[in-house]
Amino acid sequence: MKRTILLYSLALAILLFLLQWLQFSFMVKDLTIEFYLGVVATIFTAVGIWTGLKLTRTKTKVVVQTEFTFNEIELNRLGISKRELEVLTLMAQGLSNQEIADKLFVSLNTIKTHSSNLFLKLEVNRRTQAIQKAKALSLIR
Amino acid sequence: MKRTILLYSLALAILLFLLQWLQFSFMVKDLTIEFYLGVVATIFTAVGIWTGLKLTRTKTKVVVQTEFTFNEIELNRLGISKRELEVLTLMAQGLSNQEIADKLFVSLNTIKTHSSNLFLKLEVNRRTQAIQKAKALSLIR
DNA sequence: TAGACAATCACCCTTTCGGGTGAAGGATAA
DNA sequence: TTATCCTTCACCCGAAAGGGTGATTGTCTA
Repeated sequence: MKRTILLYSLALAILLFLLQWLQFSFMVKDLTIEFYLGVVATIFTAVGIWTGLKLTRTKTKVVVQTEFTFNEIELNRLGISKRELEVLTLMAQGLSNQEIADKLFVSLNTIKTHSSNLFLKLEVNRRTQAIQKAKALSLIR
Repeated sequence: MKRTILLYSLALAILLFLLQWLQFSFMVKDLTIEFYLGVVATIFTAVGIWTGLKLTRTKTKVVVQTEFTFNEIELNRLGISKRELEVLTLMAQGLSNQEIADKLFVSLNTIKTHSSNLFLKLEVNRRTQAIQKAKALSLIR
């Protein structure tokens, strides 16, 4: 943005200087003020269009990429702990409770407790629903 | 687009007329050409920026929508039938086998058969993995 | 018409999940 | 220091899911 303003200022300065020079050079000839105005109008319109396009170009780029913004507010609202989120993430990767237990170096019963608490907090009955809801709430990718 | 050009032409005509009038009105006063140029430059830059923004506005809208292209090639490659895809879709919506059976007016055993075949074709062991893979392959939304 | 395939259902058995209850240790806040 | 929450684990029980085999019906095609 700052660069755009700088470039624009520079372009304006150069153009004013150029026109000043033109004014002296072609004084003898019968060029009307309308001609100057036309030239200035055309050039500055072009610059304006370019600026307008430049301004939106960045916006478009941002929209294109699939962005994932972790919804920490919702996480806190539901009261889901760090460990529970870990379990939820692995669950969404298609792992069984036993596999999650092995990966986190805890017992199967522990994972069962975590998942039960998760289902209560997410207000669901099945892991498939939990995954669905967690994704809808942007708790997981 | 045609309307934009028309509006632009009209604005230009009006401005030229306005400046012509200004030129006669303030002839007595010591307004330099630079002043006129400055006014013209500012106005036409604004018009240019507006035009530029207008041009990209529609483009941005198109990009925003998340597109889903159903991968029929992959579906045929894996040999997944219509009915199996139905079951897969409902599965991804978090429904249990019993719920799917009720929704499709068939028995629980039928859904079990379909899901077993699905797991074989998708080369997975669990429904969570099946959903994951089906989404990755764009078989379901 | 025989063969292939989709769709349906049944029965068996094992594993996994989910719900409920209880409890212990550790960290943190009132 | 007491209370609260997180994390861990155990046990029980019923429901759901998964794996295997077999069978029937209908449709479509070589």
